Amino acid sequence: MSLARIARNLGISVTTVSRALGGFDDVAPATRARVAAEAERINYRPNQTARRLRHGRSEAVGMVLPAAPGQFDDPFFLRMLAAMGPRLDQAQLDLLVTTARPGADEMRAYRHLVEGRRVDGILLARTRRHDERIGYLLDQRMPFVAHGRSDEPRPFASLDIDGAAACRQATERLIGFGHRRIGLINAAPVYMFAHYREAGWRAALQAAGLPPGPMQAAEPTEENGFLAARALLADAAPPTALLCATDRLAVGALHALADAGLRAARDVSVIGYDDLPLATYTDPPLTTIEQPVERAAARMVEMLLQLLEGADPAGMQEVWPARLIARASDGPAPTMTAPQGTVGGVDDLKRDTGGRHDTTGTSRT
Amino acid sequence: MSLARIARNLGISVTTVSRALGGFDDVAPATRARVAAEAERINYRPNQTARRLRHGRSEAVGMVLPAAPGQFDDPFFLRMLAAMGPRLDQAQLDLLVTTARPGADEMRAYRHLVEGRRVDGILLARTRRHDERIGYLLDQRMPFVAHGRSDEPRPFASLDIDGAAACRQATERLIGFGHRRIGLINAAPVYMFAHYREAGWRAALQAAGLPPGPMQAAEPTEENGFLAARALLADAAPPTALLCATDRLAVGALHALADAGLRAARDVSVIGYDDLPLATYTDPPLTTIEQPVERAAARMVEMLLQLLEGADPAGMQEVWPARLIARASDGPAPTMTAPQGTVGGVDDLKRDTGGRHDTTGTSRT
DNA sequence: AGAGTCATCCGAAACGATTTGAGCGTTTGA
DNA sequence: TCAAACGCTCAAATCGTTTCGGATGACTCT
Repeated sequence: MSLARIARNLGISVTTVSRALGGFDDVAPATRARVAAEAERINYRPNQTARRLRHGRSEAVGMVLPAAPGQFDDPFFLRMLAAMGPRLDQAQLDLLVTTARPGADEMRAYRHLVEGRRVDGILLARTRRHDERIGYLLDQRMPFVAHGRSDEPRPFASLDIDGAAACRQATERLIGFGHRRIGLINAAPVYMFAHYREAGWRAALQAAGLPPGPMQAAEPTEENGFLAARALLADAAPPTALLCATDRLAVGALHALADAGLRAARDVSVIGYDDLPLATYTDPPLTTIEQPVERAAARMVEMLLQLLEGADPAGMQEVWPARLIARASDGPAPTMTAPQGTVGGVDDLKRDTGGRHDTTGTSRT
Repeated sequence: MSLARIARNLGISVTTVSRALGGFDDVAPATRARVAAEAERINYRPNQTARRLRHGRSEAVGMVLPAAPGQFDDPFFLRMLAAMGPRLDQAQLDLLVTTARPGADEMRAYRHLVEGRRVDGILLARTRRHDERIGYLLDQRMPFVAHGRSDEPRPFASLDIDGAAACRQATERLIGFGHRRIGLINAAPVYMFAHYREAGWRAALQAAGLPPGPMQAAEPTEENGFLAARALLADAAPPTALLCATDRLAVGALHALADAGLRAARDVSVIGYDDLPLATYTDPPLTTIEQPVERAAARMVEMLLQLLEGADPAGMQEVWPARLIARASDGPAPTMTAPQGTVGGVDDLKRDTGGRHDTTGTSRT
């Protein structure tokens, strides 16, 4: 009871109050002013629920976070949420967050959002090669924007970071350093991002005429990185370089090296992916690949807003480049004196060897 | 148009349909069955918005994530979200997530939730000593449960982990190791958790008759841990042990040690707080304090549900213990041969020196 | 003067579910 | 036999907002 309250207090109709507040031009300036004053006085806030019912829209978008081991605590999702917030706010959209374990649980969460008409659109993170969620949302004609591509033949709005190119570049860098046996520690290959990262790695190896190196795949946790690295290093002819599909895997891998008495960079090169804040603080600082997560998230919201205004998802696919950040966890292959720099992509990579702070510091001795 | 649709298809009134579906006992079994069948047939889902309008409730709870540097990417919040999900789901409550930078932005976010009647209750994370949000929510009579205590004199529902006791125990452990200069790398002291952790540290020092050691405080990032540790170590009589208010600070501190040519545990002991998955993979593995984040989050939801049913928050304050996990980043103070074990709390601490995996692994040589 | 414009305003009907109070046969109890 | 109770059903009001289609009176034009 609120528009009605203003109307009663002022002795005019709800219609007029509504139109005055709504900025319609068939309201006398004097009336509009009185309404505005009274609304201010009683601290009027339109009832969102009523407005939603009337409009048949929920004025909210949803996101389902995967609560799987190695994922639910991935800062990636929180960065996305934080980056999407302001723009959603501005568009007056609420953000509904659900967590669900991939699988049955997850589809239930999506159905809940869609069939309960709880949201007008959905932001979908971490696509999978065959992604049931995407098919479902398309079937239901629910507007959505995916972070990542998928095998779905119908077009859908998506924004992806070019992990294939990034991993190809990273692998070429390692090849340029003289490495010939380059292992991949990958995330589970059902995830599209893992698939692309693997593809980039394979492409670089193949282009250089090298056999596909050994690979291990698991949920991207430190522990799995450790185990995978240990397994790879146990080989008779172990890799001299490890490309890791995430920084968390790389951290585990670095640790496996230390455990085996090997030094990263000197004995085995390691490259990660994500550029976590932590990556500067590993030992040695991790060469890794940085993704513009925040900008991507903001853009996804923008795309979703367009869809909500009726835009056609047909043309809405974007792929953005990632950036390799050279630090100190990789370097020339052992037994070689210097990189040849002829194979690809190395010469133009600036190397950031040291200073992780701009303050000049002298170590205590 | 949906209850109406069933009613029309069956030639009965909406009232009866509603009551049949609602499980009222004044509906003939036959009618109920016909309604149920028809509802099933047309895949009926009640319109949440309409129900909300009618009930005057929003059937949703809100959480505002702090999007501050060093916080927005804190896995802590994601763990909480993931843990709260299932119970909220079960209670048919949606979770609205907003992100806001602490400050003006943040209060705007809360006002948005409260005054737009967007949520029935709020989950409040990371309380501050003087917390404007808490005063506001109390004033507005909006049910909420806080993670953490605050200086607010009026009672409110809260669940906190006993950081003071945990830090006191950790400090006592260091004292037991023979350390006499124990520095604290704290989070910003406006946060209640930082205040308590500092209090525990101070209490232990005082109880042992030691002067309050040096302290540095900043937003809890790796970088700030690095800088703080460097600053503390630059002292003429630098601390031989560093207690860190978070693991991320501890990671930075470990790095500052390495940079200064010092070895953690042997030269300077370091203890963290949080038990991030990463903590097992620092070098050396980090002695730290583990909090039951998931259980706490679940309990917070439980408390909020009680509040929503009209419970009085007066008696709803809980403080849970944390647990020290001894790994390898701390040890006897240099120049001492062995810990005396007389000062407190050390003898009963089991020491977990090594194996971070249950699989037995042989290092490659 | 009569018709047409214009500036303002308002009644009523949505949106979809819930709930109140009542209606209407039939059965039971006094 | 009359009234109360019971079993089942429904019309209508309600939640708060938006919007369609007038309505009213003042003013302008011919």
